[in-house]
Amino acid sequence: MANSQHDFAPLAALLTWYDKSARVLPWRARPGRRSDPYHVWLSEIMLQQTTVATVGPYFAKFLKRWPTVEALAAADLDQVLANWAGLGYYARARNLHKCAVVVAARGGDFPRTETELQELPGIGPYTAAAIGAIAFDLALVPVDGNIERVTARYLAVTGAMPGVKPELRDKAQFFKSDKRPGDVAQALMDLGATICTPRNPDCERCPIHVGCKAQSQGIAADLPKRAAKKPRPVRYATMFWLTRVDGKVLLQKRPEKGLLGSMLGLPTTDWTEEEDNAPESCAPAKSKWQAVPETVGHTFTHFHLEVSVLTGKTSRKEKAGEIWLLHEDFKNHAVPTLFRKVAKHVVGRKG
DNA sequence: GAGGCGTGGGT
DNA sequence: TACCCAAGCCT
Repeated sequence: MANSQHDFAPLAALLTWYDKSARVLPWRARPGRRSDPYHVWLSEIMLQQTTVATVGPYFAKFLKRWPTVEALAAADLDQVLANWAGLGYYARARNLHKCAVVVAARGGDFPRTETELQELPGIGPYTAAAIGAIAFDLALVPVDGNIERVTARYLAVTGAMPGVKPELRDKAQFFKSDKRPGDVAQALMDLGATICTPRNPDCERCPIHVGCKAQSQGIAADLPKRAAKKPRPVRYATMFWLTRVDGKVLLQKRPEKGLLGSMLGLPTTDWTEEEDNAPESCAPAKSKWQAVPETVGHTFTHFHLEVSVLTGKTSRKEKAGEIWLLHEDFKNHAVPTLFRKVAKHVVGRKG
């Protein structure tokens, strides 16, 4: 459905609004200009399920350290993971590095078609369309959560998420534009982030509220409908804070894939639905283990974890594959937030 | 195709 | 406080 074949007014209104009100973001070119594809790609990967405010410092740090995709490709994966630590969804960082290697091998140029972009690691339907539209001005509509919401409201699509996603992906083609497709995409995202928000949409300030079916029906705030949320199960773990005389703490490299994959972690029992009453059988060393008062809570996407901690000392020699770090040095390594939180709990308690 | 996969900010 | 949920991808 080309925009020339239907109502063009909302696209024109959107672009006029964007020219005046576009958010200034570190990875974004001014309206009417294209951004560096490397910047677009890096930001889009970081922005997957992650807020603009959170991404800002990470984007700056990565760009300073690795100014080009070739530089990123040449980096050690562990360095990439260390700099990604805290951002979450660590498969993104592993795929980021993989993708950089592929792109560097083809001369540092990102492919310029939607299909080829989507073949790269970590790039799915949304990100391929986003890079295509924003970096290369391809007439594509990257359908993210913002554009799903704007589409559901503008066209009054009343089905419930996530089942309605395919319909929204189709109907979002309403916003396909041969003219400035990248700016149209970014305008829709700004609109979704600042005006057409999930709760309390500010329809009076919306540049396309004329023509918005949900607004005219008074149901904008109720769309898109969401299925009832599932309860989040609780799991329990005991972690071991083992220190040497030099003050360094034992960390272990986690399995390559899965939860917190390829990152560093404290030695831990399995994370189970019942509290473990004999955790010391999982301890990384013999020691006079002492329980730290209070547990540490940490919520993941699909469960909540309550962590008990045992502290112990050892004088044993370093084993192969072990990583011993001072707590102050955690920030320079690939230590996820969960373990930093546990560490702070232990150290803060000692004073 | 449904579920695994993090975290911090907003309300 | 306790939710909600954010520029999704992969299996």
